[in-house]
Amino acid sequence: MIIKVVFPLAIPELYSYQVPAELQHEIKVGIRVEVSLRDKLYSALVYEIETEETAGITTKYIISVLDEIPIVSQKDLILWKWISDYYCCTIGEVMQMALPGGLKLESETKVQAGEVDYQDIDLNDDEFMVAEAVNVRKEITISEIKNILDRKTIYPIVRKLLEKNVISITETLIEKYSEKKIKVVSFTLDYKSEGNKVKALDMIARSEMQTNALLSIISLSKNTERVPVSDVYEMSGGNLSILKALEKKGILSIEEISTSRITNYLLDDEKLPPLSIEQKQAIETIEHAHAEDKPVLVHGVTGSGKTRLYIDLIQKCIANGKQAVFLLPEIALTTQMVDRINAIFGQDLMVYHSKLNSQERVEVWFETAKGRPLIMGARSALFLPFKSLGLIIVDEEHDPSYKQDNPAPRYHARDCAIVISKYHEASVVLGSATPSIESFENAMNHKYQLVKLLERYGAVNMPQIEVVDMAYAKKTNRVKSLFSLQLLEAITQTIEAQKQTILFQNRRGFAPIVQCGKCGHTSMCVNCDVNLTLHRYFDELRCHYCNYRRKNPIKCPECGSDDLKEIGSGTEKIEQEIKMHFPAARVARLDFDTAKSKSSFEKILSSFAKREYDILIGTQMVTKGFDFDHVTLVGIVNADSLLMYPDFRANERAYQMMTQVAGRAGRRLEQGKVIIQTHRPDHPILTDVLNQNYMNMFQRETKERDEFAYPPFYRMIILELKHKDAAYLDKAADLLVEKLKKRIEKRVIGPASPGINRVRNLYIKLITIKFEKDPKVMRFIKQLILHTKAELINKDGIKGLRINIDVDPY
DNA sequence: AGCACGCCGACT
DNA sequence: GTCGGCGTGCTC
Repeated sequence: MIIKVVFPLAIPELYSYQVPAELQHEIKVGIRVEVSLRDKLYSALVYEIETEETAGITTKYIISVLDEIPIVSQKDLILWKWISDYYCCTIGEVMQMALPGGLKLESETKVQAGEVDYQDIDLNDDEFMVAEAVNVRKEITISEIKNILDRKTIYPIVRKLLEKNVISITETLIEKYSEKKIKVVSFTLDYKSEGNKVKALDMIARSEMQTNALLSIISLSKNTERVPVSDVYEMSGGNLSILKALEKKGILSIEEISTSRITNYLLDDEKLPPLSIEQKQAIETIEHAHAEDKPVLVHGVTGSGKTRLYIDLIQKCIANGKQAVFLLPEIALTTQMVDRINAIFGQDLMVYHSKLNSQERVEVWFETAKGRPLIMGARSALFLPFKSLGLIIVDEEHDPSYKQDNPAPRYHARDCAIVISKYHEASVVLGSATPSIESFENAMNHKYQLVKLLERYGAVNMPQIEVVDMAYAKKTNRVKSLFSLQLLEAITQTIEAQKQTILFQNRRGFAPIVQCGKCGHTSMCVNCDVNLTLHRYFDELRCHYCNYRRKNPIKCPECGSDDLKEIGSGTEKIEQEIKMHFPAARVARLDFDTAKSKSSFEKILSSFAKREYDILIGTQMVTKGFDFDHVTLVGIVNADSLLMYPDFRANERAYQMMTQVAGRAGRRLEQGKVIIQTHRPDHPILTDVLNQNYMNMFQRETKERDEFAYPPFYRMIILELKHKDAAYLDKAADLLVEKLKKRIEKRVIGPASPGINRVRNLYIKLITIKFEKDPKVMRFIKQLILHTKAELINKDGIKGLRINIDVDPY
């Protein structure tokens, strides 16, 4: 028996192994097997079972079988294959993305003493150091040897010691996942009755500590028989020795049990508001569409109660005995939305996002396979092993974070959701206040069912939006540094009314450029083609692409002048200026630098929600679906930076971002105000935002994209080429374009240098391929790309070139 | 990914 | 001269 397996490594192909006769009956597709590859051991996933050997390859035998039951179903493997074909990546890369780290095992090399005593033989200094360390410690790892020798290459030394029989090495595959155990106490049989519990209390009356502990246990054991000892400690302040004393007296028994790492919150009694008439109609339309296997796009303005719809649909899905998955952009997963869903679904819900550790992920994986009804998660939650999936919700479907860009697979979760729904015969609901052009076009041409929610919940008025022409304001002397008087006055009024303000600035740090006033020198990153951003808070210049950082120089490194000018402004500068204008106001800043950890992020948001701050200054982070009841003013400090991206999606993005931020203003009873500062007040996107006219934006954008052959009317694949040598890269890129053009002439555009043409010391060139929406053409072009890529490397001798294929770039 | 092999600059 | 760093190729 020959099996083809997928490795948890970045290797391109499936590899074949033989299965010894005694293991053959245990082999199934989707289980993991232990195999050796180049003297290391790995857990590889069985992908295919074959009977015939592949010619020209001597296969090894597998070592053992790791699972009884498949951890990935046949159906999911077909999906993996689809992803790998569609997004031009390997099955291994799909597995790397889909499978939690805890299920991907790799052996560690352990070094022990060999048969020859290291003191009896001639060894050089390095060899002696290693041999002695092994002798003292009995067993050491390769990385420990690297530390001992403080060197990178140690294998030659290890090999010599092995040859001399001074050491021996073993490879063992260690299971990364283990069940979490906790100690629990329960009453012994004799003391289960209330009466005997009282007797027990009498018996130990002399010991205050024991009495306290026992009273706690009595109270805690009302709901469960087994009480975690940690709960007892917390309640009574006791410790294990006290419980041991009670165990000795025969009152309690202490045992270890396995427990789940999945945190669950209790249901909240908060009543779910009834569906409005508009919502009821929406549900009807959705169910009708789902009966016809049609995905639904819910276009609901902020505050229209999309979530209320989702809840209803999830409840019905669960009642049908099916699972639901609810996708959100990563950043929205840490907050209100999760709490709200949790309050309703309690134990039925699990959350899956990047902050979980690998053990927790493994548990969510297996719980999903067991059929837990609801999973909320970021894009990768889509690849959990659903037992029976009935509903996929993609909230904020326009959000660019649904598209993974690095590493491969560069998949779009919204698009994959549609495909996955077909495999599972599940329904799909996409929701957004500002749908992507793609999805809305699909709704217009009836591939999706469109559902509109136009009423703001509780009849709240839409915010009033004002656009401030900064050029004109400057002329009329109505600008103070970065702010128009209009904005400053609005902030004053908001503070006076004891309401809150959000200021949006899509750039972090203090200033994006520091320039010498004398010689014009600017500080560039040493690894990338970008200016270093000044971060006053850290007193550093930082690169936002490679994380390079350097102390903020006092003098120009070029000419020594101390006339250094800070050009442009980021969130830090806004913060500083606002503090100057409003010294009494309480100001918080929310950006990548202040919200690095999940806890600091949540802390800032919850403090702001509790009105511990008057003004919140932030980057895009403040746009993602948080509801604050007391925010009545939103200021977009510089809309120009949003309007000038050189990307065909720039207008769409700008519209989405501004509308999303604007939506933060005025929840519940208050009418909100939004002030947008710009030098381009006539920009059509601003007019659309001002009039809250999505349709107008959509029609103008689609017209333009149709005319210039962009998605959603044409398809796009971008090839990103990287090389450390700029001239070599140019040559390789030209060659690749030439080869592609021979077959698909006019569809190839480029090579072009991106705005930032070097990142992490690699130069970058882009080749864009645009082509008609035809599956046959797409298949042909993908094959051509893969074939040409291989040719470039194998036949034309192009070395060190990295080519990333990005299908449907976003 | 990780390791072997092979080619080049810094020290004995 | 050699050691150690790094680029390149291969792994059933």
